[in-house]
Amino acid sequence: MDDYFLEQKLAAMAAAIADPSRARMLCLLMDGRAYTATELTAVADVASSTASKHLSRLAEQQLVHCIQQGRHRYFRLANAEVAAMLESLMGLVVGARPLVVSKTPPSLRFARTCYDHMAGEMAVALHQRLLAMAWLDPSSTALTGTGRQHLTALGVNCQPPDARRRFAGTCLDWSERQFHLGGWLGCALLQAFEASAWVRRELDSRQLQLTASGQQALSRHFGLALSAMPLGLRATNPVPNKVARR
Amino acid sequence: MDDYFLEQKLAAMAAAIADPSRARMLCLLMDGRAYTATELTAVADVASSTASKHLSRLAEQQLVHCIQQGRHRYFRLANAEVAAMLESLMGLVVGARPLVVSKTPPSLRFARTCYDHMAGEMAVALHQRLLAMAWLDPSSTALTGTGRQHLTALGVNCQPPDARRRFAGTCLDWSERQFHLGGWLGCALLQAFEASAWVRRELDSRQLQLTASGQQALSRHFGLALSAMPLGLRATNPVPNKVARR
DNA sequence: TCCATATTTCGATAGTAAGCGAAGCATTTA
DNA sequence: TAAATGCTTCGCTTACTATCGAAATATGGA
Repeated sequence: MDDYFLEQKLAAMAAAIADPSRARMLCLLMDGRAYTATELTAVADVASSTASKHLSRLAEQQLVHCIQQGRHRYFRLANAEVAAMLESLMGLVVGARPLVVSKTPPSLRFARTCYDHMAGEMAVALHQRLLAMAWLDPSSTALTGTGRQHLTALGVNCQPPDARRRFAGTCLDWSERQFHLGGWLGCALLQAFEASAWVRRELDSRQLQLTASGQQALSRHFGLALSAMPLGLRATNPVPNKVARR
Repeated sequence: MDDYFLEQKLAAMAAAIADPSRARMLCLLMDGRAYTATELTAVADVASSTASKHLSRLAEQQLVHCIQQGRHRYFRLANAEVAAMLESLMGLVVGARPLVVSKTPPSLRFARTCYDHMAGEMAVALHQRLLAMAWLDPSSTALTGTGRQHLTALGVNCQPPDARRRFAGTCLDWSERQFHLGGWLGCALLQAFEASAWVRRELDSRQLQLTASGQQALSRHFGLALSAMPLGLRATNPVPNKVARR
């Protein structure tokens, strides 16, 4: 009659996140990419049998989806809503002590991925410029004519293949406490930035590297003067998706 | 060096929600009101000693705040971000099976509180009318001149006392999967609706009753033809804040 | 001052679940 | 077909924590 069962399920969902090993897996998956069970086993730093149990529990709660490819099983976050929920949880964790200077590593604060789009200082600044230059509608839900024209010229795909996903929209940035661009357009923007080698994804984290050409492009096309983070702190690893044990 | 501690804290935060008793307490608190430890003990249906421990754990994670008043200790959600996070968690729980007809009780789906503003079918419809009549800016972040004028006439306080809180904004409705009005304006709207006796808050739940005069007002002022939910299913309880044991 | 009520602290118990290693099944490579 | 790799299932141990009742502490009213 009342929402008794809802409460039970709320607890079950939270419990699925509440284990340190699973939380570590989820944090890795926040970058929107798919990882094999072995890779997730490595970040969690547990036996493969234990990791397997954890993964089935996450899948059971529909927090992750699994696709089998040969003898590998690839796991990824189930959808953007899960990522958004995790971000908002993270926001509370970080926001718990607003007096103290953020413990977030500067490199992550500067630029990182949030599921499939960009987040951090750079993404927030970019969003503000898009609004200021009137490339983006004030509601952040649609492009203006000029915006569409300019972004297309920069290699951003402004034609979503299907209408299932929201075209654009804001997403609250937990490190900056301001909005950055999400939705389909946010995803297309990250893809274009990567394709032009303006940013490079770090392999084992959500960190994004702003390249030298990226720095130039931001200045020329968006009037943004941001200095790239010091490179080479973490060597670019040629081994595909190798995840370091802690 | 990396966000190891963040992950630990994410797990700790989730663990605070993950217990069925605490989840029940949090669901009750979602209506934005403050409840005494005894009342929360009743919904959780545990010994007072157990409830006390639960409450200190919630407070420790800054999910709730406590104010002491005489021999009573009143607990409420720490802030709107906590409420938003819980809503997004709920959304996942409900959204997990989009094929099946929602298990949410019809009365809750029709009208309820979401922290301090209205949610449900009615709130979604109201939000759409506010946009259609151009009382609200398309971005849902500001009132238009006409909107301010009309709403003020209806007793809505359109002058926020301080600028700390976002003036207006959308909030995703988990039962309707559409947006309703949140922010300071959403709060003021609910207050005005209550003051005019257009809606009445149910004591023991997040449920909102649309009154007969409320139904008329919606039709006259907003052009909305919504029928009120059958009254009297749950007798209006004269005992202040009495919470039923399950 | 004394008693009733509200809430927390303490000590003990029991259920849950995270952990490991060994064994099993499935798929790819040799 | 045999060997190697990826992953899961099973059985067992251990650690944590939700729970209760009893006792302690604090507050308000008589």
